[in-house]
Amino acid sequence: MAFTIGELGKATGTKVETIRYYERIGLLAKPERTSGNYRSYGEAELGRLSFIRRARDLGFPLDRVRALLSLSDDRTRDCAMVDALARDHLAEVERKIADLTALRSELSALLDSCEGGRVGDCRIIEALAPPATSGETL
Amino acid sequence: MAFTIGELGKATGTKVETIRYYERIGLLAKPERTSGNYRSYGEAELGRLSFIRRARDLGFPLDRVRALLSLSDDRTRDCAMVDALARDHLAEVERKIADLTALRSELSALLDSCEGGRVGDCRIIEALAPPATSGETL
DNA sequence: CCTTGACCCTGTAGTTGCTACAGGGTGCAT
DNA sequence: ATGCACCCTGTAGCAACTACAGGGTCAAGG
Repeated sequence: MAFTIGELGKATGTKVETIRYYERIGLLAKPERTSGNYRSYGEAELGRLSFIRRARDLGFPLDRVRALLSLSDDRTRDCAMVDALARDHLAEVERKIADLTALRSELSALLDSCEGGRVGDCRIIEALAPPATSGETL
Repeated sequence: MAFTIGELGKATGTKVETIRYYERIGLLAKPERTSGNYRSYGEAELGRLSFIRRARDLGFPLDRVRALLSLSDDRTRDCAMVDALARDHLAEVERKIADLTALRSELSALLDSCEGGRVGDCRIIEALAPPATSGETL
């Protein structure tokens, strides 16, 4: 019923150093210690860490994970704030997708324009180079 | 014909601190100095910094920018390596888009499932919580 | 001439979310 | 008793900047 930090890590797919890091920044409470000063975890910590990992996998930054955790701790509260956090996060994800999609077009246009040859004639380098005001660095 | 660091920054959309940072890590050469120890830049530096910014805007990490710069310096070299760098980068961008798209589905499924009410009944919190082995943290 | 304000200088520390040591202690099996 | 895997603390490193603190410089206005 009690885990070592390594077991907890294995159970949640988290590195030992990361668990200690979460403890250091106050995302996980300081656990009990064994006589040999080893951290000792129970089911509650397993649950909390799983929650954190799942939220991180969904791309929530740690401060939002923290907010979600504290919201989830008060189960009588209105769920609207949870919804808002997730909605904000979704909006950010969508913005990133849009940015990356634009990027992809630019990059593949760049790649399509490359026809081999020397760097001196390379369209990619040329596209990166400045808008050519006058005298260039040859 | 000579810029201060602030003018160079304005011309390329780069913060002054960032320019100094690029210099510190060797991405930009140490420029001339005025009698008052101010950095003094010319067209060549403007070109180089524009190149860097453009590559950064396209999402190339600094070490790839460095590689692109050194490739572009030898204009007689075969352009294949430039192509390969860009191709690798495109592959990464595509991977990120795929990841984020999967994330978006998960998040919007989560949001769709939320029907308001209390946190205790919140589907979002529930979805984040652990797979429920046995005794839960109520 | 002197002051004000915008700019510049160096150097260091903070950001995010970990990860990787170094240098030691513990626990269990052989 | 001696390995070996695991645990401990504390610190430093990664990307790519950003933000001070505590100064110096320069052009303009009074």
